[in-house]
Amino acid sequence: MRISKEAAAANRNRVLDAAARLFREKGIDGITVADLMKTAGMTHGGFYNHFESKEELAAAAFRTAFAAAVARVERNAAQADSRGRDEVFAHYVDRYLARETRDRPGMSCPMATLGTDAARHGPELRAEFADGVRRYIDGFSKIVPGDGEPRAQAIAVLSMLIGALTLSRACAGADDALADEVLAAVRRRLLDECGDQSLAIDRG
Amino acid sequence: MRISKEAAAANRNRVLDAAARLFREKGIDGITVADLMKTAGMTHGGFYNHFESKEELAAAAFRTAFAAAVARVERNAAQADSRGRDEVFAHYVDRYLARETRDRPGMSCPMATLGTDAARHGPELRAEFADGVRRYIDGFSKIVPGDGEPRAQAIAVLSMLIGALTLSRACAGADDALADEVLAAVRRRLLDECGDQSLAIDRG
DNA sequence: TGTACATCAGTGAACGCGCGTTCACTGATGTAC
DNA sequence: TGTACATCAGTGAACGCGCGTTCACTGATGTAC
Repeated sequence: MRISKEAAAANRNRVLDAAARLFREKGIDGITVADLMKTAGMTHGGFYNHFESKEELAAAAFRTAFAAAVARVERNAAQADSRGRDEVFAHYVDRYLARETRDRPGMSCPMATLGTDAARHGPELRAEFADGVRRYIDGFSKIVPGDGEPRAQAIAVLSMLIGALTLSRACAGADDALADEVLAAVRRRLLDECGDQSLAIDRG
Repeated sequence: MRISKEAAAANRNRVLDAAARLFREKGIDGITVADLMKTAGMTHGGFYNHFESKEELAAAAFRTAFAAAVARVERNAAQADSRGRDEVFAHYVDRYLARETRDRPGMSCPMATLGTDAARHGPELRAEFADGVRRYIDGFSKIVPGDGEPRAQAIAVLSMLIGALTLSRACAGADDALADEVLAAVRRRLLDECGDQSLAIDRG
């Protein structure tokens, strides 16, 4: 039966949100259109009223996932002046490398969860990904500490965060001590960098 | 028809090598058993003479891929004393972050290509992965520069390398300037760290 | 404002394809004598 | 060393299942008058 335009738009958003989460958790090839629609509370047939194909949905879901990540980094960047750059950075890193973040990939950094998928799939996905990375780096450059070039520093620190999360996730469950050690080592290294020792000690 | 034991063993190795390469390129879900066997020069039916399932092959292929990576880092570690730690490290980073490496994922670091796959698949894969990471870090600790704790330093630098390769690959083709910038920024940052400037200038 | 009808979001069965896996078969290899 | 036969790696057709996608249908919504 036909439903109101607002209800249809809300349904579309629920599909997008489910996709942004499930793709990060299980990968694009790891989740089916039917499961996706079920998670969004619908049956699979209606999918094609909203998206041309699964690939097109993936591009839209990438945008959704990046929008949240970029918004968060920009929110932090906006506080850098008032709260102090180092403290904002320390809290950001602390959250990024928390075990809770590692164990909830569906809600976490799209660069750490979808990077490999982007590299392996079509150019539309990579374009969406590159766009998100560009915006993320712009925001992150305003948080990152150090006296060198902020943009290069942002790229270096971001790479380290992404790599640490990837490594820790891949080892978790098989060698939890190693998985935690990766998070702790990178966390301490980055917090040392901005001169904040307290956070590095009470948790590391 | 039956073939000699040596020929059968050679066939098995060709399947393993093909898997170690193709899984890194396209992911475990991105390549079919039939394509894999074709690449190894056989038909798909014989696959189950060598492996119990695709998943079991994946674990074996992880081991193959890691064996090569660990051997390489250990070879470099063995040269650290004679050639000098900094120079060995500089060359290692230079090669790891080369565009040629980025564009040939099938031959490159299994941690950067298979990390997400390991996190999403079964515990056997993660165990194999964690085992490789452990050995890799042991070797890498003997190369990495810095006056702090070598193991923590190795983990931090390795995370940075993995993250940079992942980011650059995901952006390549969509925003090549950004993809190259990521490699260059991390490369320079790491080479500065070990005091070697020459390499950072002629290429960065 | 009320009425008649076209529209279209959602449903669920169905389609066609490709996947991982199985199996009957082949014939050279390995072995028992 | 030679012979007879069991073994088993590789072949390619076939199986069954699950996937992305299509489609006829439903009935509330939106719109023309």
